[in-house]
Amino acid sequence: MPELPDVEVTRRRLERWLVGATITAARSADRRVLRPGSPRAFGHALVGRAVSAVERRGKWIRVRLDDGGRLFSHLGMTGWWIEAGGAPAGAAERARIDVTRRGSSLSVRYVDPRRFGRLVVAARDLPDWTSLGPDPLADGIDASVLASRLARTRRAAKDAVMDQTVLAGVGNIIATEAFWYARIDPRAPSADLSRAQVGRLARALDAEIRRELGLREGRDDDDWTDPVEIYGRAGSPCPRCRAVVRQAVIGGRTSAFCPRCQGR
DNA sequence: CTCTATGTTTAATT
DNA sequence: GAATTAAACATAGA
Repeated sequence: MPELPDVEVTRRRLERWLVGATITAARSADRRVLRPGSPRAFGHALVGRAVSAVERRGKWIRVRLDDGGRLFSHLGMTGWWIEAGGAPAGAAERARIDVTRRGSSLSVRYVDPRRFGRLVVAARDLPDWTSLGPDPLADGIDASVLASRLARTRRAAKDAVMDQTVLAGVGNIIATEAFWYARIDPRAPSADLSRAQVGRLARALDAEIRRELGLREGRDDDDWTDPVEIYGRAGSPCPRCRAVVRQAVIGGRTSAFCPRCQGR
């Protein structure tokens, strides 16, 4: 469930469920997801605490507690949060947080089949959080800032854009789509992008993030597969110029691009 | 059976 | 050092 729009929707749900509530139980037996951490430390840090805020930066969520402690949640590839009443645990449930607020109680569950996600309790911010680049929603995507960051490396431009310390929250779908909208070859060395290209890229990234977020707003399901133009469409015609969409592995990630209109 | 996957980290190689 | 590449993680689905 990963890219920024999904994480933002998840943040809003957690905020609705948790802020102002007091944690009555917190359990996880999953040492893979609690990394670093332990079942004992997880419960100890959370039980009895009230939740003061649920924040997001890039793909990370930070739950703030009334004693200054924090719970960090990264959804990895297949993580999501649900409110499950008192239902029994499903097969992929990795953690459970029960809360009470003004006499009513909720049971919030972290579900993650592949367990690439993480839950970390800490008294201070994690390096993973503090090292994140600008957040596209909170900070906006400043083309000048992005240009200066992209100018520092000759890695493929798409790889650089997906670097969470360059810009926080952009994943493979958003990056693939944005390079197509901006008509830029995702394999081009990052430092070779012109100022005009970075400007188009910044606008395309912003538009794609807001488009996907908009599709999820006004909906309250867990369907997060949105219509895309070329992601996963190698071999079919480019929706813009009808050339056959190609595929390449960039920074270890499968990427689709149009060889005709994503030139130079 | 094989191949792929919205993410990140780590080891190996150049 | 930097940069690139492959493998690894764990599971489900086509």
